Parts: sequence; C-alpha cells; structure tokens
Amino acid sequence: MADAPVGENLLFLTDEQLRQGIEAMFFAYRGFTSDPDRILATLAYGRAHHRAIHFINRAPGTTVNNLLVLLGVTKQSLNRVLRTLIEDGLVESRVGTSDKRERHLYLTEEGKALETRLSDAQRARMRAAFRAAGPEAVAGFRQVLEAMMDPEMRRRYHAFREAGS
Amino acid sequence: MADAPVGENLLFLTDEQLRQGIEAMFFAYRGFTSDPDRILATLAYGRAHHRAIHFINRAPGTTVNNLLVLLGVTKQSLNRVLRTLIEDGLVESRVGTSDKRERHLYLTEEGKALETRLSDAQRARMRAAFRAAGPEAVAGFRQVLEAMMDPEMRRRYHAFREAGS
DNA sequence: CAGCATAAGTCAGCGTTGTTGACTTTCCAA
DNA sequence: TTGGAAAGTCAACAACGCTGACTTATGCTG
Repeated sequence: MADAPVGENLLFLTDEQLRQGIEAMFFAYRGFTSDPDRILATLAYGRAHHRAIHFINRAPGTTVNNLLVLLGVTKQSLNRVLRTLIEDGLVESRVGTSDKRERHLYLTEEGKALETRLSDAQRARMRAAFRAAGPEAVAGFRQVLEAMMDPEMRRRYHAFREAGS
Repeated sequence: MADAPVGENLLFLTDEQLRQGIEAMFFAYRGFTSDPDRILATLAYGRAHHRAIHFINRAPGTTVNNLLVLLGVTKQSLNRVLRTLIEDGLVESRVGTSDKRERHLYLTEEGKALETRLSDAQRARMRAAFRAAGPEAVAGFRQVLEAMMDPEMRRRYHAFREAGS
C-alpha cells in the first residue's frame, strides 16, 4: 500500500503487463498442478483428494468444518472425497473429545506416504523455480500472491505460516 | 541456473518455505479466478469459456488446433465450449483462406464486450496486487511463475508477450 | 489421380468435482 | 428440555475434463 513508486515507473501497471501477469498465472498454475496430477491419475484420485491430504497433513486433528471452509467447498463435496480417503485407509476420522459432534482428521501412515509422494513432486518443481529465480524474486513472488488473495484467505494463509514454522 | 546465491541465504529453499509457496499459489489462484467466476455464473458459462474468450481475444484468427494445444484440452472438450460461444454469437468461426480445413476464430462485438467485462474484473485485482507489492516484487513474481511453467508453455507464454506488446 | 494425412466436428459414455435442497442423527448449552 | 450447531447422507444436476469411434472436407505426395 503506502508509498508506491511515483512518476515514470508505473509500466508494471500497463494493461499489457497486467494481461501478461494473468497469462503467467494461468500457465504457471498448470505446471504447478501437473506433477501431482500425474501421480493422482494412477490412483483414481483427483486434485480434491490432494488438497484434503495436504491440509490434513499441515493441520493434523483439524475438523471437517475447518477443512471445508479452508478449501472453499461445500460439506457435501468434501464429504465425498473424505469418505473415499477414509475407506481406503489414508485418513482417520476421530470423534472429538471435548465436543463429540466434531470429527478430527488425521493421516494414517499410508496417507502420510502418499502425502510425501505428492509433496515431493510438487516441491521439486517449486524448488527448481525458486532456485532459478533467486531469493529476491521469491520474496516478490510471495508478496504479489499474498496481495492477490481475498482477505479471509490471506488470514488463513498466515495462520499456516505461523503454525508450520 | 547460473550463479545462485551461495552460503547462508538459502532459507527460501527450506521445506517449510516451499510448502508456504505451494499454499500461496493455491490461495492466490482462488482469488485470481473468483471475480470472473462470479460474472460467469450469472451467464451459464464457466472458466473454460473464459479461457477460450481470453485467448481468442489475444490472438484473433487463431485456429481451433492452436487453441486446444494452448489450453491443454482435447478437441472434444474445446468444441463443446466453442459451440455454445458460436451459437450465442460471441465467437465467429471463419473458414481458412489458404487452408480451407482450418477454422479461424474471432470475437464478435458481443464477445469483445464480455471479454472486456471479465478482463476488467481480473485486471482490477491484478492491478491492486501489483500496486500493493511494487515493481520489484512484480518482477520477481513473474520470474518465479515463468520458472514454474513447463518449457513448452513458457515458449507459448513468450510468444504472447511478443505478439501483445 | 489415388491414397494417406490433417483439421475439424460430432456422438456416446464416463469420471471428478463442484453445486442445491432436504433430511437425519448427535450432542452441547442456554 | 429445547434450540441450534456439527456432521453425515441421499438425490439430482452442471461444468468440464477424458477416451474412443466416426464423418467430412481438404491438402499433399507419390
């Protein structure tokens, strides 16, 4: 916010620059998802399964309600994914202790194994991109992405930053 | 590649940093698509229509084959989208002059109007994010996104940069 | 000219993942 | 004890990917 560069250096706000940013997001997101997608395709799972596994791994014991708000999907949509993951023994659902209506979600050993496999693939690409671009570019990358989030999602993103590190 | 910073400044390649990068991409992409999605929902169109409209606008006269490679979808999937856009009078399909097997795609006035509407919404968010982060961050953002693309997509992305500016 | 290749379009069917709406069960808290 | 929150379920639907099989029109090559 505050003091953006004044005067001549606003070329990065050109219509053409903005369109290129949009296209960069589109093509980069394709690359971003392609490696896990290839693994998932061999397992009869999809991206929704990956996302559930990712966030359960990041926040073990999270409730179904937490998860569906985080993922931005309906209870019914998440439930379909969770059911198959539980049936297949990748996720464990434990009844809450303080509030027994809640279900707390955990990855099983098998679930952790798949998480590692998916994450390794995705992190390898991210690592290569970070290494190629250098630390200053990475800082800029994160700043722009953060500014692009809805405020509520930015809040949740920060919650993970604190919990994870 | 080349000379990455040596020694202590490799914190940006930490496992935790990479995971945060992954989550940033996820949350940011949600924001990135949310504004056009809201408009499209009122029109019985989806993201696939938006993507087709976007790239036809960027490369008027492109062929169906060009477009499906660019979008990374099958002919059948693209055709379903194009058919509705042509029926609704947003896209015009002209038989090729040199090669009559080809169909060249153009936005009609109505198509351009919708493109503008969708693009305005998406660019507004991108502009706000760029402004908030500043030009150096934007440069880094683009560097990292580019490094994250598959090489073939990076080539196509550059083709647009040259054609567009 | 014959025959193969290419571009496009179409039909049928399927899977994943999102949606709404309606409903039940469980259980906490006022 | 009663209202409401959390979770789960069933049904139906839409968007948008996919494969496979096929047709039509056209271009190119031997």
